[in-house]
Amino acid sequence: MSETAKQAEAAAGGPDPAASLTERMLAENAIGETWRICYLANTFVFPLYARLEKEQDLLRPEFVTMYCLAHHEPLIAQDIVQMTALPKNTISRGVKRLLSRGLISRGGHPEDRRKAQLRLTQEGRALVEALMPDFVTQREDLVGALTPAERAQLGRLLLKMAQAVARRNDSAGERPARS
Amino acid sequence: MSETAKQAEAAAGGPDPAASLTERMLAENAIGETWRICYLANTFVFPLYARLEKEQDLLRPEFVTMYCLAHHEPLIAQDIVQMTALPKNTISRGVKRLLSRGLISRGGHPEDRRKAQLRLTQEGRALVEALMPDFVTQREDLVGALTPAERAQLGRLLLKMAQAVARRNDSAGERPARS
DNA sequence: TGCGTCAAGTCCCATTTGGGACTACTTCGA
DNA sequence: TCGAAGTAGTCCCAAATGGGACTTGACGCA
Repeated sequence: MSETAKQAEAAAGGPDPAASLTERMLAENAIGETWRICYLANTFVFPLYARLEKEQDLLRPEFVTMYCLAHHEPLIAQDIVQMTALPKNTISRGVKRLLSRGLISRGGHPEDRRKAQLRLTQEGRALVEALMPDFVTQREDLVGALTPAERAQLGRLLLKMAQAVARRNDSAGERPARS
Repeated sequence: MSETAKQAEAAAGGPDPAASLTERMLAENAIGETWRICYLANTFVFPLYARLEKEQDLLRPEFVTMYCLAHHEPLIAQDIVQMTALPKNTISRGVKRLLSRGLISRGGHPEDRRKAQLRLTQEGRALVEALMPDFVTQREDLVGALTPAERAQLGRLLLKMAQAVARRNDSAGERPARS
């Protein structure tokens, strides 16, 4: 077991014989953070996307593209690739479908004709905004077990970690992966 | 922007105009933890599995199955489904392939003939152990940006969150999702 | 100006993936 | 003791996914 897991366990009052296998797996683990992050992604994020797909016919690459555009406009596809760490063909496909549905628009780039500037349309923006409350609710559900101070702390630590990774990836040679 | 993001940003010294789009996206976000968790999963976990697949011809469901078994034996497939939050047909497929490669063994269950008890074989155990150093290195890379105290704190918070989710899922009606 | 290298984006294809139907078995209740 | 409902696990199939090749355009350099 890792040091971190030991500490976490100690903080929780030692191993709990009544804990389910799932909980014990989460606790006793040499790759603790990694396993927990995956578990949270699997239990939280994927079902959310599954619902989005069923109810809005919006796939993950499509949603994240719109979501990125809701934060910054215009963007080129490559920006979204970096922001999401999804493969570029996946983003390309998503962009194409969003265009065909009229949720985003594509325009030329003034300085580089390879690039295409993407923007949300009115409909696109309206859709993102309509979807947000749901996501925010999910997020609150996710951090529901934590006190406000803990939430702030967790957010800070995740941000620090993610930004360290981002700095490395954005500068060094990219190698985006799936999902 | 969420409260947490605001706090995180404040802690980091306010918005950084020189930050890349990726970093700003990570920071300014109404669903902060969710986005960061996904980003970390995409940048960290998936490339790791991609390598595993290329170098060991071991897919994710297969690895997690072995990894679970390395922590607790015997397990039935359903245990692994709960521990990983992966769909049961995905685990079933993984189990089948691991059996065919002789990395795990399957035996009957003394009390319920629907269940099959899974165990690592010698080869399976050797493989997991050979793989671990790599995973541990990756994990250290992941938390490399944090101080030891922060790592402990992060581990604790992730564990608390994940176990809260696990408690809910293990007891309530399951609905496992992908990956 | 012409050439080699590199980046943006698209397309094709093989593969993994998960939903859902199905079988086999157990358990609960009448 | 019988039937209904539920669970473990498997199978089939359609769909999403990502690797890699490719096209088009930019850029450095001779």
